[in-house]
Amino acid sequence: MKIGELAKRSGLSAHTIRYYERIGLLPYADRDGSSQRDYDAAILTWIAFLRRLKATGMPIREMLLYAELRSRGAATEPERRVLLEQHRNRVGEHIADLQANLLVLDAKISGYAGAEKGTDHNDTGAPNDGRQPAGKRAARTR
Amino acid sequence: MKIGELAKRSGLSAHTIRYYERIGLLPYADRDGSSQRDYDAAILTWIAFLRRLKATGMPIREMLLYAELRSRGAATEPERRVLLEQHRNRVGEHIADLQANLLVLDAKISGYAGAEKGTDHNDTGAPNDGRQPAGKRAARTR
DNA sequence: CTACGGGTTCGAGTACACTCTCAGTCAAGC
DNA sequence: GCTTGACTGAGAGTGTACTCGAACCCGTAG
Repeated sequence: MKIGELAKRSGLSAHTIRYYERIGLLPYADRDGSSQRDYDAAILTWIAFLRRLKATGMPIREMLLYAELRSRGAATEPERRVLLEQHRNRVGEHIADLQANLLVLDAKISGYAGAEKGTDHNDTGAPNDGRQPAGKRAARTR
Repeated sequence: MKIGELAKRSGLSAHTIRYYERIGLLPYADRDGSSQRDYDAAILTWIAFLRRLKATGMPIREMLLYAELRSRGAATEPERRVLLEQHRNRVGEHIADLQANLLVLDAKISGYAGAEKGTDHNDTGAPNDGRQPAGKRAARTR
């Protein structure tokens, strides 16, 4: 399979695949006669796993570490397990955090809720926090 | 309250506070005699809210939009509610996503689980996906 | 033969959200 | 009077993860 095909099947762009290979996240791919990358379908499993790590917020640095351990064979499995466990715990905390914030957001939305036309009957966190007009807006968010 | 104090109390750095003011996320602060920012404690509520939006992954662009609506008064409440609801839904999806990925991670960790010394008895998703040595590492992750 | 639709490398550019440096001002304390 | 520490605005720099452009090569269909 060539890079375009892999791009389609993996959901990464060809650009990104080359980039991942460059930094070592993907193994250096075999090249065919005209030095074009030729992939085995097995790589899809690894990419899918990388995507999962990424989706859960693992920085590339850590993925690289994992990839390197993996390339060093079965002896590194305990280390890999530790890495994944730490990551899992961080993700768990992050989820808890999001859920807590979501609750507050929901409370605030409820504050706006009945107010189809600005009734603004508030009690606790009130949608209208902070106040004070925002004053001069300063252009450049960059 | 001066900027240093606000920084301590809000958890933002003074740099970040000035930056937020520059881009319009924080209202233009009143200056004292020597043109130093002088804050009212009320701003803390707004900052706390911003931090919540940020913690849930809202881009600054959208926070700016919200801030602008808020500065335009009660008439924009329906719009603000819509904005928050959309955001809440995105966050909900994101959480669901994370949880799904977490399950897969856990499954993979279980694969490593018994293997305190590389027993590697696998069945389904197997921790050892993909295989193939990672080949030449190419330095620059930048 | 020539256009085309891929592929190749390398380096530069982008987006986001800060974060820091610089050169200078200012009030309070010794 | 002078040091100290906090403040000022403007702009440059940082880290992360891509994303794109330029210039080129290569095999096949018309």
